[in-house]
Amino acid sequence: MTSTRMAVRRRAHSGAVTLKDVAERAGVAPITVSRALNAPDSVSAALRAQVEEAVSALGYVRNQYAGALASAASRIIPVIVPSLSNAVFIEVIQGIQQVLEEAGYQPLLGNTQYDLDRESKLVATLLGWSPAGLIVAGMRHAERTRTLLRGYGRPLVEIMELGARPIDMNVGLSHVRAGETMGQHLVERGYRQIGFIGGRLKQDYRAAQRYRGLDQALAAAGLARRPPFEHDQKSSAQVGGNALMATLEAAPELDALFFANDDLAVGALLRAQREGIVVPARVAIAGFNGLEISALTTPPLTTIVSPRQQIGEIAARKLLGRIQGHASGPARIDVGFRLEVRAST
Amino acid sequence: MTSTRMAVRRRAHSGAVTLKDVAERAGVAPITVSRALNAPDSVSAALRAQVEEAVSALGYVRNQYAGALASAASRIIPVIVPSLSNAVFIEVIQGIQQVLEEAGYQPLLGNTQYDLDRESKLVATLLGWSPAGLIVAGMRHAERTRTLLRGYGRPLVEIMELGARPIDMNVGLSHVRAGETMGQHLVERGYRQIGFIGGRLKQDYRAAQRYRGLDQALAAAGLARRPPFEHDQKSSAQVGGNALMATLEAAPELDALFFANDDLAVGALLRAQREGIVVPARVAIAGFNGLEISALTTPPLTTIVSPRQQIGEIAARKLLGRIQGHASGPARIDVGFRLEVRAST
DNA sequence: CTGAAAGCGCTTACAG
DNA sequence: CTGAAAGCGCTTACAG
Repeated sequence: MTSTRMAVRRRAHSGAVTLKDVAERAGVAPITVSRALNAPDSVSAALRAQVEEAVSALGYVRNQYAGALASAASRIIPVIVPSLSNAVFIEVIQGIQQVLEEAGYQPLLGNTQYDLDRESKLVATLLGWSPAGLIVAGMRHAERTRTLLRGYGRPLVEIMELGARPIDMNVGLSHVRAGETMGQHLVERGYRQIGFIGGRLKQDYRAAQRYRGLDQALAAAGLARRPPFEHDQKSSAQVGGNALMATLEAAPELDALFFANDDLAVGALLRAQREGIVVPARVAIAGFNGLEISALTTPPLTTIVSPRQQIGEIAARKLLGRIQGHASGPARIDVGFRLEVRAST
Repeated sequence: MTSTRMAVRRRAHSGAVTLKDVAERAGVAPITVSRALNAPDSVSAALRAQVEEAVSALGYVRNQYAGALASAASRIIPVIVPSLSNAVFIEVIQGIQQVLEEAGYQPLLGNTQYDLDRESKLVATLLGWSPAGLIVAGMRHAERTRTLLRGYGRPLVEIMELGARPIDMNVGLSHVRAGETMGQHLVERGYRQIGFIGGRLKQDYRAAQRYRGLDQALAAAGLARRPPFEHDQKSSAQVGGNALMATLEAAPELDALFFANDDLAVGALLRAQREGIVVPARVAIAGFNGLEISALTTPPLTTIVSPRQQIGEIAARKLLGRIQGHASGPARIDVGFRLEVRAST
C-alpha cells in the first residue's frame, strides 16, 4: 500500500494582509498595487481608486522588510550617540528626527555608552539594516568601525566635533576653541587662579578638548596651569555641587572654575547658594552648552552656547541631500558657538 | 537576421557580502552558514570554525530584511512617545533601551507630538516592521489606532498612566491619585488658596488628571476650587517662571501653587528667588516628577517622584516575557509614586 | 498604463 | 550534522 502524500510546505507567514490580497480584491495585478502606492501618478485614476478602497477595506500595511529587500533600499538612518542621559544628545536627536521624519526616514537609535567596542558592534549590526546613510557622534572610532563605515560606502555624517579627517561629512564645532574662548574670557575678567572640573575625561574626550583650550589660554596669558579636577561620575547637578565643594577645599586659592558642562556648573551654582559661597566674588563659575536653565539661576551662568538641535538638523539635511543625490555644500560644517557672558563670572 | 538575446535581468543588489558568499568561501551550503550563525551548537565545531573564518574574512553582515522576511519575526520594538523634549520620556526610553538591547531587540522611536492622528499614522507605519511587540505611552488613542493595535495581536504595553481597559498590558501610575496626594499635603500644611498651573492640558491629559486629583482634594477639604491657570507653551523653566508672575498678578490671594511638572516648578522657584518672592512664606510651590534638580534649589522643591526609568524597564521586561512566551505576572502594574516633602511647601 | 516573471537574501520544513 | 528546494512579500526590469 503506497500512500500519495502532497508535500505541504508551510512557512512562518505572519497572517498579515499582503499586496496580493489587496490586488485580488481590487482585481488587478500585485505590481499595480505596488505602483498605486509608491507612484500613484503612474496608475490610472480608476485603478488607483480601486486599490485605495481595497487597501483601507483590508487594512493593508506595507511589509517594510519585503520592500527593502526587493529594492535594496531602506529608509532607515542609524543615529549613534554615546549617551542618552545627556540633554545635549537628546536635543541633537530631536533635530535629526524632525528632519528625517518629514522626509519619510526612520532614525534607529544606537547608544555606545562611551565605549568604542560597543560602537563597533553597534555599527556592524546597524549596517545590516542597509541604511541609506548614518549619523555618528564623534570622530574617534575603533579601527574596525572605521573600516566598516568606509567599506559601506553610503553617506555618513560625524557630528558634535570638528576633525581634520572626517570619514565622509562632518558637522560640529571646535571644542578646543570653545575652551580657549572661555579661558580668554576668564583671564580678561581678571581671574588668575583658574581651574577646570570634569568627569571621565578619557571617555568624554570633547570635554578634555575644552580643557585643552582653556589650558592654552592660560599658558598664553602666563597664568598658572593645572591638571583638571577630575571626578569619576556621570555629569549631574548633584555631582557638580559636590565637585565644587571638594575642589575649593583641595585648592582654596582658585578664583574661577570652568566646568565641563552646564549640568555640573548649574549644580555648582545652586550648591554655592546653599552654602553661602558668593559667586563670582569668592569664585567665578562658568559652564558649557547653554542649557536653558543656565540663564535662570542666581546669578545666571556664564556659558558657551552650542547649537545642539541645529547640529542635528544640519547633519540630517546634509545626509538627505547626499542620499537624494543632489550636492549639499561643503563636506565639513563648523556650526560655531557663542560665549554668553552673564553674572557668574 | 535574427539575433539571439540573453535576457539579462539585473536587480538592485546592494553589492554587499551575502550568506552565499560566505558559504562558498567556507565550502558549505548557505543554510549551514545560517545555522552556524544562529544556532552554533547545531553545527560541528569544524564547520563552525570554517564559517567563522569566512565571515570575518569577508566582513559579512547579516541582512536584517532578508532574515526578518524569511522568518516573519523581527527584533524591532516600536516605542511611541508624545514628546522628546520632556526629560520624563527620555528616562523612560533609557530604561526601555537598556532592557531591550541586552536581549538583542532594537527600539524604533516614534514621536506623536501629542497628536492622536500622527500616532495613528505612526502605528500603521511601524506595524510594517512586523514588530515583536510595541510600547506606547498613554491610553488615549484614536479608534483607528486601537483597531490596528488590537488587530495586530502581538504583545503591547501602554505606559505612564493606569487605565481600566488596557488594550493588552499596562504599566504606570495613577495621576489622579498623585494630584490628590499633593492636594492633601498642601491642605494639611495649612494652605487655603491653592491653584494649579499647567500648559496644553487637553493634550497633556495626564497633567489634567493631576489637576483633577488636586481639585478632588480641595473639594473634600471644603476649600475654594479654581480652574487651572493654563498657558499655551511647552513646559520649561522659563515658562514656569513667567507663569508664576502672571498667576500671582491675576490671583494674588493664592498661597500655594501646584505646577503640572518640575520643569515649570523649578523655573518658578528660580524666578521667585530673583524677584524676591519668598517661598513658601508668600506662596508655596510644588511640582511633579522628581527631577534631580528639584532637590537642589533654594528652597528645595516639594514634588511627587515618579519612577520613570523603572516604568521603561518594567514595560520592556513584561513585553519580552510575553514575546519569549513565558508568563510575566499581572497585565497591569501600578508602579506608584512618592510624595517628597521639602522646604518649598 | 498594466502585467508576468524573476529575484532580493535570508530561513523553514523536509529529507537523509 | 548537513543540504536542496521552496517560500517570505515585495520591486525591478522587461514587454506589450
